[in-house]
Amino acid sequence: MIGIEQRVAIFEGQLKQAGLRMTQQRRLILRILAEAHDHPDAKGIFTRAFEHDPTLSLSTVYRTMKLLESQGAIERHAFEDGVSRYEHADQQHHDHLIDVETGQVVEFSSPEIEALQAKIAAELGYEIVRHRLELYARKLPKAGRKRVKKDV
Amino acid sequence: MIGIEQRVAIFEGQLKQAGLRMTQQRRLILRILAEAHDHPDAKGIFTRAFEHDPTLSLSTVYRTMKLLESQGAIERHAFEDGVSRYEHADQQHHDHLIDVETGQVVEFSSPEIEALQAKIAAELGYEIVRHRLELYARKLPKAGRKRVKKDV
DNA sequence: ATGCAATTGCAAATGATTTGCATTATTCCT
DNA sequence: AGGAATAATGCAAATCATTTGCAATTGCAT
Ligand SMILES: [Mn+2]
Ligand SMILES: [Mn+2]
Ligand SMILES: [Zn+2]
Ligand SMILES: [Zn+2]
Repeated sequence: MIGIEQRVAIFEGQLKQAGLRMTQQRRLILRILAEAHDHPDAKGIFTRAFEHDPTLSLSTVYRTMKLLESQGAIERHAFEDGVSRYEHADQQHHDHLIDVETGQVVEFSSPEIEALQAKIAAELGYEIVRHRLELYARKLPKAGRKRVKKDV
Repeated sequence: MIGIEQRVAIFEGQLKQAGLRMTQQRRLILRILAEAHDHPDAKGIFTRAFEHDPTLSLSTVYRTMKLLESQGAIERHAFEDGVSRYEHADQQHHDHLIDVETGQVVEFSSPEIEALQAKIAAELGYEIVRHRLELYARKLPKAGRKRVKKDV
């Protein structure tokens, strides 16, 4: 995981090569994403960024997300509710488990599952380009965990 | 896989128990879905049904899909493009591979993957409620397949 | 056949995302 | 530093799939 400053610098380089410009808004949004440890949606990113720059618009957030995605700087996920959520792309590939009660997103990665997916695709005569694996799950009662009150 | 008439009868019974009514539109849409061998979206279902009943409205399709889903008669999927696609629920659980070139949807099922998912969830302290597994893939050149013309 | 509640069709509302356009900001070049 | 060229922004309006309010219709139990 590289630092935020480096991330900004790298992105600025990519922009320059594409004839695009590094703006205050892009810098800010990129920073917000680099600092985020969750999977915020556009509005969430906007809200956080807005505190640093109250002139920022939601349109710019959307446009920037698209740009960042096209540059491979972030990843976009659409979980069950349909809204796009984002995360920076500087981590190894992983999939997500979503707690259906709390909405909490837990990341995991399984080489076995990845291999199995490739095998299945191959058997069907395909090669995987990308995939989506989401587990919607409920917390398991931990053995020895304090009992929940019944019979009030 | 049971017959269409039976499907309609079963659904009518479920409706009666819920104090709901079997209407011409619901009968028609259910039939369309039972005959469908793909994963049509609301507009697609509407188009097919409209040929049998030009007074049908898209709203009714949406309302009916929601009802059918709540009764467990159909399943809803939202692939990458975001629109909801439906299929009847009288088949065994399966996941989908989407051909990124053609959009074709191929069904598959893998007990190994299902087991692996459950194991992963368990290790994280969760029990899976439902999941989503989609492979976006490209057709593999078949060994011995007729060569594509090059150098025209 | 009658009556009431469920359902429908239509149009308008929603909510997330995109887009047109006039204005502003970056870059590049003297 | 100053200016031109044009990319990017903010805002409002447009999209697009889906939902919803409401008045008119229909299904179904009596
Ligand atoms: Mn993640
Ligand atoms: Mn299917
Ligand atoms: Zn994966
Ligand atoms: Zn599965």
